[in-house]
Amino acid sequence: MKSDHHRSPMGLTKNQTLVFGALSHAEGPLSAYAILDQLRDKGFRAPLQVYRALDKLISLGLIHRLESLNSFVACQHPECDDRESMVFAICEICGKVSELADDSLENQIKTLAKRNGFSMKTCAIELRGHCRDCRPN
Amino acid sequence: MKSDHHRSPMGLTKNQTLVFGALSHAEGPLSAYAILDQLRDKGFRAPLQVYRALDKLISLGLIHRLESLNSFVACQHPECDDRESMVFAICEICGKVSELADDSLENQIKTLAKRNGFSMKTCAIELRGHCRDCRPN
DNA sequence: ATGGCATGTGTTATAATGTAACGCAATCGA
DNA sequence: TCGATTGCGTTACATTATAACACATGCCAT
Repeated sequence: MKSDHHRSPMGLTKNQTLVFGALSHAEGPLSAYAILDQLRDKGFRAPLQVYRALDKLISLGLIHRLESLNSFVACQHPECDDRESMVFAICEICGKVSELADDSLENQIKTLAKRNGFSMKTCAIELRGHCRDCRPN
Repeated sequence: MKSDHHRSPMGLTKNQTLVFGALSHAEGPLSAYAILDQLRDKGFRAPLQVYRALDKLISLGLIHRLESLNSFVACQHPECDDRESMVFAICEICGKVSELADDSLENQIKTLAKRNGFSMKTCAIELRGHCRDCRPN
C-alpha cells in the first residue's frame, strides 16, 4: 500500500474517506452540495473539496456519477473497476437508484457503435421508471 | 393544425422556431446559454425563454437533451416521437454527436430492467469515444 | 539528500446551468 | 362568454461546477 498523504483504511485520504462515507451511508444519490452540507462539521468549507474527492473516487471506480441527476452514488458492486458500461435504474417516485449489470448489453452497445463507425470507450445508461417498491405489480 | 399563439411552419411558436432553428443549424450540441447568446439579436433576453422552448421541443420529440453534456441537439431521425430509448455517440475529440437507433437494444434494456423489478419508462444512453472522422481506422 | 514532480489540500472568487414567481396575452373549448 | 391552457417577458434566485493561487506532503531520480 503506497501512502501519500495521511491515508485511511482503503488508501483514501481523509477527504476522500469522508465523501465516500457520506455516499455509502446515503439512501439515494447525493449532489455535491448535499455532501458538502453533510461534511461541514467535519471541516469542509468549499465545493472544491467535495468535487476533488468525487473525481478521485470516480477514477477509482468506487462511486459513479448520475449524469441525468447531477449527483453521485456509491458503487453497489464489489468490483466494477473494469466495467465500461454502467446501467442505473432511477425510480421517479422514491428517488432510489439501483445499479444493474449486463455484460451482453455492453457488448451489444459496443457493436452498435462500431457498426456506425464509432469507437466506444465508455457508456452511461440511465433508466427512468418505477422500482419494485413503488410499483408492486 | 391547431394554432395557439402566432405559429410558424411546423406549428411552433416564434420562440420555439428560433430555438429549433439554432439547434438544427448547429454543428454539434448547444447549451441553453449558447442558444440564448445566438438569439439575443432576435429579442431573447432571459434563459427562461430558451428553457421553455427547449422543454416544448423535447416533449415534441424534435430535439433531445444530452444529460452528460448539459446540452441539446436537434433530432437526427425523421420520426422518433415514439422511441423511448435514445442512443447518442459523443465524440470526445470533435464534439460531434450522432444519434444511433436499435430497437432490439431498447427491448433488451427493458427486459433487463424488468428482471430487476424495475418498470422502465424512458432511457438515456450516452457513449463516449471517437467518431469515424477522428479515428479513421 | 535534495530538488523536481505528482498529488492533495484550503481558500476566494467566479462561471455555468437551471428555476420560482409574478403578471400578462392569446387561444381553445364547454 | 368564461374558465382553462399555453405561451410570453421579466426579475430575482438557486444549483452545479471551475479557475487560480498558495501551500504541504510524499515519491523518486539524480
